[in-house]
Amino acid sequence: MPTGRLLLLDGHSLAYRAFYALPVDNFSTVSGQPTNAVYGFTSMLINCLRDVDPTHVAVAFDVSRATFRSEEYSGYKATRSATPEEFRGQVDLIRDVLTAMGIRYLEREGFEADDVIATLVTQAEAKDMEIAIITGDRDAFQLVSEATTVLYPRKGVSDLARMTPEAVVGKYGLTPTQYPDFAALRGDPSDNLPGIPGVGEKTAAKWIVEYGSLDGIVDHVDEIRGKVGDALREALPQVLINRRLTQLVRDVALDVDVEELIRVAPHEQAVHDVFDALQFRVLRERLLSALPTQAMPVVPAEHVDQVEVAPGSWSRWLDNAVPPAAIAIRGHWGSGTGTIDAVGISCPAGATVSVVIADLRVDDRQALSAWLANAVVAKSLHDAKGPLLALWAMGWDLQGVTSDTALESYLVQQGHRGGDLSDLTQRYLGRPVADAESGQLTLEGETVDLGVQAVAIRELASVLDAQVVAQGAADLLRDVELPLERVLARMERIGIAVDAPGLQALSEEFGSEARAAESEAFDIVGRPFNLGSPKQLQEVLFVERGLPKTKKIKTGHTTDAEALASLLEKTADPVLACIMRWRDWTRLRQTVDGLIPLAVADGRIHTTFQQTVAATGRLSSTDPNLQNIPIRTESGRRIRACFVVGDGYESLLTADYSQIEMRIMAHLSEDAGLIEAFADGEDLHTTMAARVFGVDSRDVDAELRRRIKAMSYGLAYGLSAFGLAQQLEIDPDEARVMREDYFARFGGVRDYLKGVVEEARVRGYTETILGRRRYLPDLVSDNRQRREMAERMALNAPVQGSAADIIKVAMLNVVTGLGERQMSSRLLLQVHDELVLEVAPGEEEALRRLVVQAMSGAARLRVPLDVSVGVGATWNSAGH
DNA sequence: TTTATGACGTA
DNA sequence: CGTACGTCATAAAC
Repeated sequence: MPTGRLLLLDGHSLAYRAFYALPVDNFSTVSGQPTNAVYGFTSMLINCLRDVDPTHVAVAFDVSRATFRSEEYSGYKATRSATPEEFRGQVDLIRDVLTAMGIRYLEREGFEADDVIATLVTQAEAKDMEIAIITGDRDAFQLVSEATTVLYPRKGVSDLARMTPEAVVGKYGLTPTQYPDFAALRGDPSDNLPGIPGVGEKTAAKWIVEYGSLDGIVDHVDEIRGKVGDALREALPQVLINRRLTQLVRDVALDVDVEELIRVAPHEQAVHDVFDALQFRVLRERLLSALPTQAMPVVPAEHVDQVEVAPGSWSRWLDNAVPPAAIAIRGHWGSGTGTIDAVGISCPAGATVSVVIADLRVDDRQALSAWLANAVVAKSLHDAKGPLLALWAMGWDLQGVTSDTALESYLVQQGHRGGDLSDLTQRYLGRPVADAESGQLTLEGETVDLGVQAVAIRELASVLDAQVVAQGAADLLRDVELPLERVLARMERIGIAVDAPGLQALSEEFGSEARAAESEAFDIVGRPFNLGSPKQLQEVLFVERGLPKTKKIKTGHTTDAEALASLLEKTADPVLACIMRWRDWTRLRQTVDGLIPLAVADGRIHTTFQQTVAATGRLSSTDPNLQNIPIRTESGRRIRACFVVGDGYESLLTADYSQIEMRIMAHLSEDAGLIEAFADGEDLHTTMAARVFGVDSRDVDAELRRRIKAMSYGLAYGLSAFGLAQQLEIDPDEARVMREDYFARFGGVRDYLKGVVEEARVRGYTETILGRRRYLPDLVSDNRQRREMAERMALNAPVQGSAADIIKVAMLNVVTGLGERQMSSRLLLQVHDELVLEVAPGEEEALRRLVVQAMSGAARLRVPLDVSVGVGATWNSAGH
């Protein structure tokens, strides 16, 4: 009974076959990207998955022309013509397809795909697996055995010859092990290996049958008579070189074990995204209709054998635990405090334990605590920030987190929001977290199963690690997101001090203002009604008072601020002003009232930063959202003034990037004019207005500046001429002219914006400067509204996302700098382009320098990154 | 009790 | 018919 079926494909060889078998004219996207090789390869892959129904699958690629073979014999593959232009990009697209399908692909510098395959075959045979290899390279015939079959494309992409040992004997009269000897004698024109003049396949096979092997021939080389004998003796050195080159390497150092190539369910959304981008309609149908009918879930529910660790033995067990260890933690955390109740640990070898912390002996606790804090032990967790906070609250630490499955799934699929562990397990492993029986823990009368969770995390991490690497996001994960998680935890734990009595006073003041506005409104209308109900408001405004109808919405007519303002202008109805005032005051009071109860514990507010939510890569802030504290109005700033410096610190410092998005636009578009405008040092919008309208910057008035500013920022969001007209309250024609003037002056920006959408349409995603992707399948939607929406997202995502990348790096720079200088000042908040810090006594000057350097040095763009800094006792006074 | 919608604060 | 978020209140659906 075989222990599994492994399917291996030679990526390059099959892609080449497909490329020449399918006419490129029939296979390309509307934008002209050729897809014939991708199509043919994918088609073969789907057929093989269906026919072979493997438990494990992988694709091997060649890395480059330079291998140990070309080292040994400079002529190796030397006559092969240059890769055709149309083929080049398609290999990357194939990788995208594989990633979406959850299939791993492997490659190794210095070796060919066949060597990688030979290595995996060797591993798999040792584990009693059945193996099927799909390749267009006949050298693989040497791998054929009772366990291993080669499927060799005869012609086109659908007709595969099934090469078993019998089939090899039938075709060549030779055993698979004799094949390399045969190939050496015959030579291989496609690899530029010369054969022997006058010796073809027939003679070569005859000799091998006669003498058993090439060695046998060498031993009896003098016995071979005639012209061919002379030719053989003449060519023998070359034949021996051929023999060495034909031999596949069966022990390439790979960073995966064959066990890890387990087949997973295709990532459905990703398949849609990629196939949409490639415009593969039929194939998608074939994939989605054929595969789920297979025995899914294909990751078998692993039987979890939980180990019992005897009291006093934890230290030994943990020392022997093979990294990376997956850790599941149950506990609670929040508002600067927390604790953990139980831990599950699962290691690659399969050893899994789980334990209730309270049941541990003191020495075992210490062993566990030391192991968790040991940075050398690589660990995988799901959403480590929470556990980290809980551990810190207990005086423990957690170091060495090299995989966080929540962060990884966020990076791999920016498309949809990062799910919880059970979502991810279902999505990537095709099974629920807990469908295996295992030792369970009882905690507060409830059974929890951290062992199976740890197993799920371990398997998920293996799959997601590979996908992150495949997407080129490994650096982003390792150097930015993972270390940032720790920084965010620290910021959450510290919190920001508030003036609670001040907030209380504001609440009362804002409340009485709101009540005043409310009763005034009731007097005017002549009866009480709920001002907070858009429905009742519509009744009052449009029915009772007969005001003109505003813009239509689902539930009738809008009563938003803009509509009320325009109604006020048109009708001067006094109730409108009351409603607007009531809205403003209640809004402010709600904001304040939301903050008050959160500051009771320690006089500080501890937000939660979400690292896996925003589609562009930004952070977000919840419970409370400290990224939308008012700033525009005077009353709003009074709320800001209630965020204050804490005890033991000197002041708050805020530092923000000026016009970071426009700077990124300048960098990405490489528009010379825009870059120059930044280098100028003068006010950006004034400079740009002067350039667009061809006047001196002294003649740019406030209105002109406002228009250009709106234009510039609108561009970063995909603003239309219509929208611009509306925003600036000007004629659409005038807006169109302005847009044209703007683009005439900043042509690089226009070209960039056009290019970014086109590229996203072909590839299916946009990318930031650090390689963060956002998938936008709707770019090829038939629905115009959806498509245009996706286009605007595509315009904005690289700009907003790159800004997010940069400030994340800046935060890490700041924290590192503080540590290096042994400073006590600390980072408290991030508000997209602004950082808020608490200044320790005597550190203000040093901190200013550090923060400016850390932020402006966070990226090397074609324009400088300007940072402005303010210091004050409150967030408001520090803000300018 | 949960879900959708409208409105509105920030970058 | 400009992007990205989170929160609150109401009203409808359960």
